[in-house]
Amino acid sequence: MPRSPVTSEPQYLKVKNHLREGIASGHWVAGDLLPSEGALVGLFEVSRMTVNRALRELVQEGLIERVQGVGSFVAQLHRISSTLNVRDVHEEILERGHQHEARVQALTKGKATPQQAAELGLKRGAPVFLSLIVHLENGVPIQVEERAVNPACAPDYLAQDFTQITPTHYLLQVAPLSEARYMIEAALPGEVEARLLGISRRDPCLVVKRITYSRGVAVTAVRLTHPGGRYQLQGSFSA
Amino acid sequence: MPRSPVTSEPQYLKVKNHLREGIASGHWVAGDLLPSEGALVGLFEVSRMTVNRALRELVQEGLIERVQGVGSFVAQLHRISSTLNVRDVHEEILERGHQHEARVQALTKGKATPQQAAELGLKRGAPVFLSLIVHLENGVPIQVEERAVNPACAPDYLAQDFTQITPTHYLLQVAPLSEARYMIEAALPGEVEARLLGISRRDPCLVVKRITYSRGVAVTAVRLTHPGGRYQLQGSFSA
DNA sequence: GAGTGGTCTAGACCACCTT
DNA sequence: AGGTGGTCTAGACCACTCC
Repeated sequence: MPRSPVTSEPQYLKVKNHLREGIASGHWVAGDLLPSEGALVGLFEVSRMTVNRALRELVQEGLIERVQGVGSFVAQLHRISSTLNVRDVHEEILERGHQHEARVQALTKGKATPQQAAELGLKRGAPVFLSLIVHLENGVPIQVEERAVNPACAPDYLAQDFTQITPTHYLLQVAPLSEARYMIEAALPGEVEARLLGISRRDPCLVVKRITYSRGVAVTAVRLTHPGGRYQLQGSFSA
Repeated sequence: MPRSPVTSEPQYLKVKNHLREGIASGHWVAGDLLPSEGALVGLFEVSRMTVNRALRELVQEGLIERVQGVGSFVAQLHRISSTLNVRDVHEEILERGHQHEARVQALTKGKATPQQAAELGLKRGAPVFLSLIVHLENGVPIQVEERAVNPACAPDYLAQDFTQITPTHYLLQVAPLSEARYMIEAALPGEVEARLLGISRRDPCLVVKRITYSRGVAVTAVRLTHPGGRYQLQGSFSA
């Protein structure tokens, strides 16, 4: 049988939306058994591959779970999981239509502290590149970036002009990102951070720590300190 | 032609991994044109649908971008985007193998403040249900949960025993989650939060604000205050 | 017109779970 | 054995972009 015209909504989306609406409306609730692929094939008069694609995508979106030999079920929605973007400050500020300025406070070679060594998988005291940069949005400091870089991954790090390109951007060019771990916490700023941000040491800060890897090797460990009053992480989730 | 045995790795994964490795190793860098579907069909001797699935999943994972009529390209990896789970405290604590206790400090009907009204899409002064609960992990307070609930969505909210079931859990049962917005910031605790957490008003806190929707209607707005030293959000990303 | 991706079919074999 | 999902094929038509 020839398929229906393509000008309209794709068939797999019709199947997806049918299930999505049924779940959003409470027609099926968490744990319920959904119609089988075969049943949906009959209902929508499409091929099994089409139904299968719809269901696979719903799994990917976390809305349903499937068990081979058993069936498809509405997923437990107890977690609100959402994509959080930890972006390059430069892009983020430009996107808000504001001016970005970076002040390089330090850019040197140093010896890895025990913590830096552990984070980067180096030996204690091994050489590391260190940078300390303040990022300003329309002239107001919003982020202190303290970074340790594995010299093996970016030998020319110290020769870059980080008023023109952010370390994040540069490192992504040099070492393709394969993995990242991050941690978000609230903390008081150290003396240095407070001075660079122009805030009191009693003002709370949002601190993001991040270690990024390329081809299984730790490239850089960074600590981003933001004044609590001037920076928020935001996100949304939609089923 | 019959396809090769299924016992081994699926064919679409072979294609995916081939491209993934090429990108991770720097063989292709951001912006590069990847082989066309047809070329990959020839290279792996599989059908086009199989290659297509591999490529679609790589798009979904943010590793590549595709343009109809033009080709497939390595995506710009400037953002580190990751799934951040904002979980039910109860589950989270149990998963760590610890004891969870909830102390209900208040559970009442009140009038919406202007902010609550705006968040829940109600009129100022409209009735709302309010709850104030402290969550403890092994006896140590780690979260103050201040919540406003739209009575239309959960008429029996005030009759629940929130020492036995968390509001998050209860509300998800009553009103299927369809959307959520959240915001994460660092702030100092108010007098109430500091007292309930047993910390000083000068100790920084990680504050998560979240509004959740069901079928397009705002169900609840919550403010979760965590002592900075005792709570972190964590995540990881992998290409 | 040639090449690309977007979607779809009508079958197929397999692995898995339940009975 | 019968139903379920997991994967795969060898075609097909379409929309889009580039030359």
